[in-house]
Amino acid sequence: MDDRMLDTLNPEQRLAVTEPGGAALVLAGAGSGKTRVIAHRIAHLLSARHVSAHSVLAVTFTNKAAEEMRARVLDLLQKPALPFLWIGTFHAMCARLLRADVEALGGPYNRNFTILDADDSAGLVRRLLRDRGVSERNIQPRAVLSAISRAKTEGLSAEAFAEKARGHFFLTVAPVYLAYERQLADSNSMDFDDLLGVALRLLEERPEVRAKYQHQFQHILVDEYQDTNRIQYRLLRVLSEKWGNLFAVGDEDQSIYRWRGADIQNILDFQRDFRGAKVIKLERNYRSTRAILEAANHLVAHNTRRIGKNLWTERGDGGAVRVFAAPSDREEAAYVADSMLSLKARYAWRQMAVLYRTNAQSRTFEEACLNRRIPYQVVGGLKFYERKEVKDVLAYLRAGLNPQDRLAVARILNVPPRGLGATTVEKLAALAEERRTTLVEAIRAAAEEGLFPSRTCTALRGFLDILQGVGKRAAAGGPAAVTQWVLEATGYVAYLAEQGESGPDPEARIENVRELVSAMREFESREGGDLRLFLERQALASDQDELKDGPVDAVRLMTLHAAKGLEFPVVFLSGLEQDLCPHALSSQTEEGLEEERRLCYVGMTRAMDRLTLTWARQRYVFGVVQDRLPSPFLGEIPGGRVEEVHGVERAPMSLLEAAALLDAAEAPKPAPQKVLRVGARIHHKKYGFGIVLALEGSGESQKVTVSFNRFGRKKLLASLAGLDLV
DNA sequence: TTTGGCACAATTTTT
DNA sequence: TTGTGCCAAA
Ligand SMILES: Nc1ncnc2c1ncn2[C@@H]1O[C@H](COP(=O)(O)OP(=O)(O)OP(=O)(O)O)[C@@H](O)[C@H]1O
Repeated sequence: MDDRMLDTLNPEQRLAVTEPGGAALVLAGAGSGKTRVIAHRIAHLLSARHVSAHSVLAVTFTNKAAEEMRARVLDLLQKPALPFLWIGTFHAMCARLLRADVEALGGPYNRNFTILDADDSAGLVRRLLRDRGVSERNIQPRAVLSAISRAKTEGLSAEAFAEKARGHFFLTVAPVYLAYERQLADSNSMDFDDLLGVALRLLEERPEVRAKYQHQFQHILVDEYQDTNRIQYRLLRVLSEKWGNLFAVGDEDQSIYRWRGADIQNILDFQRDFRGAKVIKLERNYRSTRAILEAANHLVAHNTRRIGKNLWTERGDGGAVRVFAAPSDREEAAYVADSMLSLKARYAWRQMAVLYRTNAQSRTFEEACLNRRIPYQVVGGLKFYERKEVKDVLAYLRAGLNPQDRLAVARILNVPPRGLGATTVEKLAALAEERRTTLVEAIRAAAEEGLFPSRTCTALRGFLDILQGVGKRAAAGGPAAVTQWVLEATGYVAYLAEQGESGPDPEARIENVRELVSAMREFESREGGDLRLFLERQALASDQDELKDGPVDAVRLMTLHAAKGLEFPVVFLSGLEQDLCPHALSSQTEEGLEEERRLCYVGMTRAMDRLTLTWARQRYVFGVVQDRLPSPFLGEIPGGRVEEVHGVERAPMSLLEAAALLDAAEAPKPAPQKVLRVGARIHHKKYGFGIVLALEGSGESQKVTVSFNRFGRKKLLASLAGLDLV
């Protein structure tokens, strides 16, 4: 059984998989089977070496990769489940460890701690800046947040940071960082960086906890080691100390998260960091055709900070990498979509992917797909759990479970509105401060002591009842039932419905709340009814597609970052323009530029059979046309490996495909010009030319909002204004 | 306190 | 082009 498993590996891979122990680094290029080696090694350890699943920790980069890894191992071992095997991201692993053992630190956290998402953190920083009278104009909350995050990954506490701080920016950040930390501690909450940092502190400071995990993890395996940060490195160090069995795989050419604190030095220094570490190289690429591989290799060879490697393939040439220069971004998308339509004869939708540098680029491609009825799925981007309505509902659950969670309480205190406005909230916050207690305690005190007008006190009591109800019901029922109750008790759905006028599309928002409930049901059927666990999963979940059921046959649209670790037979790498890829904000420094080049390399090496690089001579940015230049990266790929193309990619057309084309041709064309619609150009007697921005109502009472070229925005009654369509 | 309107500013990448 | 925050009016 084990032998058969090893048969599907080449000699170098087999060496890695069966490596007896100690520290080892598999350093290898794209598509050389690193991830495969990890999966096989886990299976090998469990079967041939009789290691208990409980003793193995495998770290992946995303939750999705973790799931896939688990599935692969199960498949290799022909097992239905391996519940004790730890596979997950660093963050998930730390969250799990902290849930079990944070209290050993003796405060300030308890096991019900909340995990803050980026949105919560940003909101808090914004508020703290405002409290200090710092305008967002001068200092961007985002910059503050990333300074704090950077400090945390360097292991710099707020106090240490404040001591070291020099210069206007850092001197502004320092007190905010201090206040931020205090707030989180008081709220029994951790941000993403804290998960790692506090876990590390726990392991370093509590010998009994350290001993427990050091003893448990006889084997630690890490995928994508090139994108680990300093804290993660230290975690691995501590955890692997007893057994010394640390098995890492990575590719320095695919390090693309420096902006998030990843330190490429980790992989470059592996041998120095872990004495006696063995380095294993894999040089055969199993993924891409030769043309694709060589084009990518040539590109990344322009980087200087790399170890360098040979990478070869036995696959055929496979035709040159195509480069398409489109007149505009719309035509770029049209070209890509038409090509996919014609490639459908040979590939399933799901085998094709469109990659881009920024999320904003997805839109044009979505429209192009929509027009042609190409099923597509945007991976990442706008996350389901980040929607306002979803976050509101979750905040009730968070607050019910962790009453110290001040951010959650503050978020929902007056949502839906119950007459507790800004002044009341401020007074409550002051009261909490004065009595050195939590916000919820302050609310309770205020209600009991009648510190506010009676109407306000009644509202406060009502609010407390709901939080209590959540706490009580969470113990008995599953997340879905608790949520259902919250919705009823708060009238939240009705509130959304009323929001009709101002809020965008109330129905979609109500639908999102429903989807949340069904996601919970689904969770319950898989993992049981633990609300705490659900909230943790949700906080760490990245893409929304974890919600959706099963793989659908749809074209994938995603950023280059999101494409890491994946592979597709057909890849379109779009927007290869100067200042976009490489992005203007990263091209300033040589290091930044090299990372952009790696990003491009990652994108190219996702392709198995066909790779097309596209760029547009003109692109809409904020609705304004901009002239664009091709990316310098295009010039770094040798001419022999690329070919300029002009027409749509053709594959032999099947009857089915011809039908699809015809169908698409008949598909919804833009509405006829002569109808008053959003985007229509109009002329007004007095105001001259303008563009319709919005329409409300219909018939006689229809109102039109128009942006006039010379008079700005006006709202008019369509029936009286005498508008001419032009 | 709430609502709606309006100006304005923003886009890198994400656990 | 979208979203957000601020301000004025009810
Ligand atoms: N020995 C092998 N025989 C057949 N196919 C292989 C072998 N090794 C790897 N492959 C295939 O090559 C492809 C790439 O493997 P894998 O994703 O593990 O590579 P990787 O090194 O992790 O890639 P990347 O770093 O680019 O994400 C997969 O489709 C895998 O099945």
